[in-house]
Amino acid sequence: MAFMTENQPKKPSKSDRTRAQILEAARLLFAEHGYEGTSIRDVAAHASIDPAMVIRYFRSKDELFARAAVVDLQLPALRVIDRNAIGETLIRRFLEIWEGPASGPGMAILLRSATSNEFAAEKLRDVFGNQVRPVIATVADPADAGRRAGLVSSQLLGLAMCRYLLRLPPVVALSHDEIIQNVGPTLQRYAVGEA
Amino acid sequence: MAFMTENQPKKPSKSDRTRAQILEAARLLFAEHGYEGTSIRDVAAHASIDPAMVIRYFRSKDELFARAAVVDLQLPALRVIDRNAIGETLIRRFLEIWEGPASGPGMAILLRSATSNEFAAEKLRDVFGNQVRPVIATVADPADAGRRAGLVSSQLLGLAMCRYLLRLPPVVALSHDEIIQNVGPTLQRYAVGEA
DNA sequence: TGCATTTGTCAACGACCGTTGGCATATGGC
DNA sequence: GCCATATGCCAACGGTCGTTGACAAATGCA
Repeated sequence: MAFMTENQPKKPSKSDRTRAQILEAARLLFAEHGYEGTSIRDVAAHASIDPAMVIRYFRSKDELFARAAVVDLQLPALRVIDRNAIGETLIRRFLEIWEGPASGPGMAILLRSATSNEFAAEKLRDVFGNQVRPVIATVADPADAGRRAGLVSSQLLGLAMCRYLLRLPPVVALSHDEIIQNVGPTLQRYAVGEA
Repeated sequence: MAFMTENQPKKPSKSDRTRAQILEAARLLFAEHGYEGTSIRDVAAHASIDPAMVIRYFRSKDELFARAAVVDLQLPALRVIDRNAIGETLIRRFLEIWEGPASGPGMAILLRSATSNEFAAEKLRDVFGNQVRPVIATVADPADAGRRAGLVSSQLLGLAMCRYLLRLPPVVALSHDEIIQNVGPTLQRYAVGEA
């Protein structure tokens, strides 16, 4: 084998663990306090390491944020499910993404900083264009899939804002069933409803 | 008259004008770049004045922000209108607030900073509790007026995020009529719909 | 005109920030 | 055990920030 310098899937070399610790601390803090509200010194303290190491492993704060702010919504294929259950399917996946154990804080990181950080805003628009819109386009006229996906996103981002970032008490108090029953029909109409 | 030290409603004394200039510059910048993204030096430059004056007129950056972030939604009295037009009335008022000439950038200031500034977040929750919720409570069972107002807010804050802050292209492209026709029914159901 | 008050400028402070380079220590192959 | 390398700490840099106090100019009343 003449190529050993790239893609070594084994080797949990000491540094990989610190690298992961830094990234985990960064994701936690970025999700909770946003880009400007999180300093490299904060991240370093949370990872029990020197601030200089954060720069050594990730070249800059911007690059660290870019690594932390990766989002893969893994939206279900809507075409294969009952057409009347599209809204419910979307809102159920939304709750998994935000409250499920598997999904990371990626969306929280982006949403927390998108209002004051242009990179985060652009990344969030990318998520919309590359992950939400295409899925809606499989079940709606592609000509207005953008419009429909935009409406869906407005409801879902607003719900996330109120429930997870702003923590508006009545919205926090909603049960999963209440959310599904109330928001599901909205998404259904936005995604595949008349007009 | 023995009391002259308080409440002089006349007198547009030179200082009142600079004070207003500073506040206007602050509102503009806070609305566009958020609390952390706006420095006192930026505000001073926009008002063509020395940074020290900003502190002299408003005692601190926090106090300046508090003065800039006043919001009065002036929501219409829903009880006196056609019960079937409540959703449409709400979304029309929403568009006036965000795009009308009279309303200031108050909501943009709050929403822009609410994700990373606890004071702005609390202020936004206050707007919900003192302005949105009471209006919904006049047309819905007061027992779940909070829930209904929360759902309404989730849709409206989400729409504002996507259209005015994040500037998601398909949402920016929506005409007023499209917004009214699509979001109006959602608000109608959230505010006074079944269940 | 003289003078007290207002209105404004300027320089600097301490704090925190991202980032850098030098130096100590630990690790792992020979 | 030797030594190159990886890993980590420390001190400091240049910069921006909110804020302060001293001082200058303008204003307005006597």
